[in-house]
Amino acid sequence: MKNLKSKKLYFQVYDELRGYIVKNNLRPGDKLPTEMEMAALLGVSRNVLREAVKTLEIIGVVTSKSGVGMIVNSFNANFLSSCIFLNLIGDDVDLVMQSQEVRKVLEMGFARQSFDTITPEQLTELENILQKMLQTESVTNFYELDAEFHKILLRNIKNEVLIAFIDSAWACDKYYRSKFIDDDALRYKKHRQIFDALQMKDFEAFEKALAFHFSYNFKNAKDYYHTHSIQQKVFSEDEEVEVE
Amino acid sequence: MKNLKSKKLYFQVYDELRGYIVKNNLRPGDKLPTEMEMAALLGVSRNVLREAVKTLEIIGVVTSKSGVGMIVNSFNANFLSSCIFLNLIGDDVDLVMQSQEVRKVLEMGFARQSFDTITPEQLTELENILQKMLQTESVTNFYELDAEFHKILLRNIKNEVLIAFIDSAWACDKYYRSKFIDDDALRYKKHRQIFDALQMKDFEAFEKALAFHFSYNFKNAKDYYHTHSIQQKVFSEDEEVEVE
DNA sequence: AAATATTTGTCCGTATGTATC
DNA sequence: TGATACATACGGACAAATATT
Repeated sequence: MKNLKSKKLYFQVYDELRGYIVKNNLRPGDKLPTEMEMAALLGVSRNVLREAVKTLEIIGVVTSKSGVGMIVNSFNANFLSSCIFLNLIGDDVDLVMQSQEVRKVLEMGFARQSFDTITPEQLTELENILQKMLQTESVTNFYELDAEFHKILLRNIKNEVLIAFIDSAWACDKYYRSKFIDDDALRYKKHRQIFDALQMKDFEAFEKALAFHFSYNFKNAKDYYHTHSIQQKVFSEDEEVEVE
Repeated sequence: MKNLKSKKLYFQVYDELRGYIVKNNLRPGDKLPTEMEMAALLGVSRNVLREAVKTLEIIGVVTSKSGVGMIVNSFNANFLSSCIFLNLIGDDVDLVMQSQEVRKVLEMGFARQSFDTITPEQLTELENILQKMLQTESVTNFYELDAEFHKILLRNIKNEVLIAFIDSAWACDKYYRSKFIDDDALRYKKHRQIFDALQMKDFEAFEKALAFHFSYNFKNAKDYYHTHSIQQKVFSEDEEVEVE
């Protein structure tokens, strides 16, 4: 007979806390019991409890304040993107292609709503981004502009889940795709086409431009990825803590 | 002047660890330094280090083993779904509708691939599920069958990101939608239509059936949700630890 | 096989900073 | 200005699991 218990304490506590939040239908702003109370209730040390509760905080479910307690947050998609990005570790370029595929389906599936909800002000924003795309020569800069462009397209749809998913897909791009896909001239052209279609209020052209935008060339991407992977065993030093 | 430092230690450490994994291009199976080493390197106590490292373990990035150390995992979509589910807390039924919308776009966007990759064996599986749908009277059972049905449709597409996203959307359904949407007879009919279209190898009918399947009636859902929310401040007792 | 070293798992105690009343 | 409640952070100690010799 297998030992069903074996599970580590902090895992159990994490599940308990999740269950507590769900079963009590806690809403944003509600408070969790104090660390001491929870530790006592669950019969574990404060250390173990903290390992579970700090996970909840880091993934964005709650926020803790010294002298106050733990407060449940409202929906926050930020973590999701960093989460999927980390989970992509080591599974090379296949997942980037997959996430691209998903992004394509999502953006095209919401094309109608995107097209219908765009405002004149946002068209101006898009045009500004196109201008900057022509000027910049930095790859990472181009990436930021690219992401901004697409987020504007989806902004008015008011679907936070969609935004969260798209962000996840972008997180992949940021670290992988930008290295080996498309030259800047082509990328600019693709976004220009999308903008033109929007400005002319031509939905079919908009759909077509979107489809073209997502037609990447993944040839040799895998080779590129493997030959350019690096090894450097250090903890980051570029992110010094600012004290004053 | 604002104090830029203020960020809590365990957040900083978490970021450092993330950075370490990414910058060193760690792959599945690779080991992290020991807790003591990492704590020393980062100049923090072992407790704080563990709060960060246990987060990585709970979200599925690494696995720890007593007497061995921390090992980097391969891609694992499991956490993503539980993560987004928890993040949905308290933002009532709007997000359920949004996630439904996203699921609809995804499943319909991949309808062609789904249709093309389905095998005769899977058709048999689908038929078995339909049979069970007729027999069961439990709501949660129906939910499981429903989820299984759709996962079979997407199984051969081989897109882990898609699966992860769909799972996230399902996680919402599990706790919310099943409470107030559709009667079982209608749900059965919808899935029957999808199955029939697949069996007749009629793609247009398949698309149409999928679209119909996703046409929910959200009227009064919000009212229902609010009147049925419960309050019961207890830690779960239904999940006793099995020891032997 | 057996003893030992290594590494994680769990707990305790204590001091400090911060928000609230 | 306290006084109190709470989270933050550190260090030490021992148990349990695993690897090594």
